[in-house]
Amino acid sequence: MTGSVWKALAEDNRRQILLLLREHDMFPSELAKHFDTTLAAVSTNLRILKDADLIKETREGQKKRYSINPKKTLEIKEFFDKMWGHNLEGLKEFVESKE
Amino acid sequence: MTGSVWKALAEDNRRQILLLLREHDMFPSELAKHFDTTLAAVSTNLRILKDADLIKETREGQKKRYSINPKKTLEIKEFFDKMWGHNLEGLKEFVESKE
DNA sequence: TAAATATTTAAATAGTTCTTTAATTATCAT
DNA sequence: ATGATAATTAAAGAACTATTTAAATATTTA
Repeated sequence: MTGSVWKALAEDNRRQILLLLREHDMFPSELAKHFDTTLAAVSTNLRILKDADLIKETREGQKKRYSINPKKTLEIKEFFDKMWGHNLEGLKEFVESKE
Repeated sequence: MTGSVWKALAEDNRRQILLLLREHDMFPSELAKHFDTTLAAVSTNLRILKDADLIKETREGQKKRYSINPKKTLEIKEFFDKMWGHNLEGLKEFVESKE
């Protein structure tokens, strides 16, 4: 059931969906306006993101509201840490530039 | 020429190669021992990682030494920041625990 | 219950990716 | 140059992905 986070992130439109949902929750029909594809294609991508636990859905009347799932970032974060977490100079710099 | 970093990271064996190379540089034949595939398959994955600028190669006699490219992490880092960079608490904590 | 709206799922297809074996290129040592 | 070693590339096929149109499901409203 739980799909690969990495495969989910590997596609441009899906990463774009995530960035859009980070701005604010949206319905599929609303999201579809931002893309040059069909609603059906967006719906499929939403399913893939949901299977990877990157987003959540909640029914709201006849609509379905999609939102970022703030939890399940773990797998990608873990790889990121293992891979590049050591390079503390740059990371520390980045963190501090935000403070 | 430059392939997608995300597609490159989307495959298990390739992420494994990156983690192995992070330990220390390796030759293709050496890497292949860690996998249940052919040398040709490893070689293809190395090309994909190189096209994504995630690794570097340097010839060393008849062999080719592969190593992590510490630079080009930018694209994935940028997305990571945009998407989850807000959660600075955890990131900062991690950085400081290493100091 | 029937019509309207919102979204998902199915079927089909085109395109991409991964893996394998076999052939090829490159370097080194004699 | 020849033979040996190291690695890449080519060709072929299987497996997977993404997109589309059309049909199906779920919910609301009349």
